[in-house]
Amino acid sequence: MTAGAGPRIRVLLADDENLIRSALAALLALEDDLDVVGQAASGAEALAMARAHTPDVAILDLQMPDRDGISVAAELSSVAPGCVAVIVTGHGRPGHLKRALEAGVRGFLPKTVSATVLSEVVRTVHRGGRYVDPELAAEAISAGDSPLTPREADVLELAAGGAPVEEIAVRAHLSPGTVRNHLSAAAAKLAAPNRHAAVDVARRHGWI
Amino acid sequence: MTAGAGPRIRVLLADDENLIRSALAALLALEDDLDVVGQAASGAEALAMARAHTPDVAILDLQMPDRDGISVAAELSSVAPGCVAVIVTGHGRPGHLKRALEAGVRGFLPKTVSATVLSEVVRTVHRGGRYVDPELAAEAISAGDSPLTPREADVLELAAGGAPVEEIAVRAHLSPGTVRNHLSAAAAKLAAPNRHAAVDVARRHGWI
DNA sequence: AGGCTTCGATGACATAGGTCATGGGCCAGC
DNA sequence: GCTGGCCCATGACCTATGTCATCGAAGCCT
Repeated sequence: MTAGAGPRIRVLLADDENLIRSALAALLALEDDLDVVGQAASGAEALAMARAHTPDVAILDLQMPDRDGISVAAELSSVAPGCVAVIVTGHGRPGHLKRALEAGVRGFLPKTVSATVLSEVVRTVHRGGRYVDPELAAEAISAGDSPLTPREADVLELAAGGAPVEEIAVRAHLSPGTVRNHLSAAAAKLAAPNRHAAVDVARRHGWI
Repeated sequence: MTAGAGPRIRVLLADDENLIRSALAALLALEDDLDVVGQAASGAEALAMARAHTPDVAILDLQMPDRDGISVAAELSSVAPGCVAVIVTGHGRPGHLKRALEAGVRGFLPKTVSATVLSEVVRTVHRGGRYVDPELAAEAISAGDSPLTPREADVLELAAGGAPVEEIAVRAHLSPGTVRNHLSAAAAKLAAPNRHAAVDVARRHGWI
């Protein structure tokens, strides 16, 4: 369960919620084969810490103020070669999991898991293994890929705030008619009665 | 900073995210004047634990799967007299703070605070004091009360999922015309160009 | 009682939004 | 080099939505 023969695993923790991050740090510090070598409250800070401390494993929150954990993970290999990423998240959307795996993330788990799981996952990915929360994996498989074309996703995202078609058209450099077509197509694919409900559906799946 | 003369403060922890909850429990257990006597993963469970363990202080997450922490806090005094509530939350919306204080909550803080603050707040409220995160308090004051009438808030909430007016009318037992009027009034009060943007604004302020 | 506000409702009107048919340009796979 | 899919655009058509004026009922304050 605990120590191995080798040196201790160097862990970097990134989460914008101080309370959570320091609590997690305290928890991981209790494991005698883990060493929390750095903490960060934002994505940029996480990359800086990774460069400075060359951790073995980076635990990244999915949502941080400046950028999401997945984009941080994607850059991680270039600033700290050999460092593997684990993403933790409050609400795990299927689409996020897919994007995370494409970015080379080696572990993905929701915050609902028990504390012992986290330290086990850290050891697993450090050994070269992978770990994805089974429930999330099942959801991702059943949900499948996004049915939206790239432009449809773009336009739908711009529609998220309730903006009128005119504004979306300007911001996407498209004609209003085209915007309406894309929106209409997206809503149809998502089985939504209108674009606002479509935004909801797409958000739930992590497609936007 | 730490122990007093009296017995240790009995703390109940409620948060649906196991990882966070157990990390927090570990952290609080390090304080020698605090005793974590129970943990709960839902609102209902929290009330049951409160009844069983009669804690001095209950730390409640604002968002839990079955019900929000505020409604739990409101019931708390009837199942565990003498137990005071502290709410912790990821995103603190002004409206939530107001509702929380009305429900008799004695502490309210975002998860971005440092870990030492939490244990200090537990001691403060146990002594009979109150603690509200200063930043959140400032926001709440500047944001002020909801400008929406009760019906407007009802209707706006039903509009949240992108449902058409017809459906809202049925679910609110109103005529479609009235729904549109309420929606129109709400959007005007919130300085939103349409109801969907209005939903966004109201959500951000915690008014729905 | 009279005045005030809120709620609920109706009808009318202008505009925004959803749907469909159609067409041209572009690029990848066969 | 043909074909099919995606992207972008237009125009027409109908429906949903936002806005306004107006009205009646209920509740509240003085």
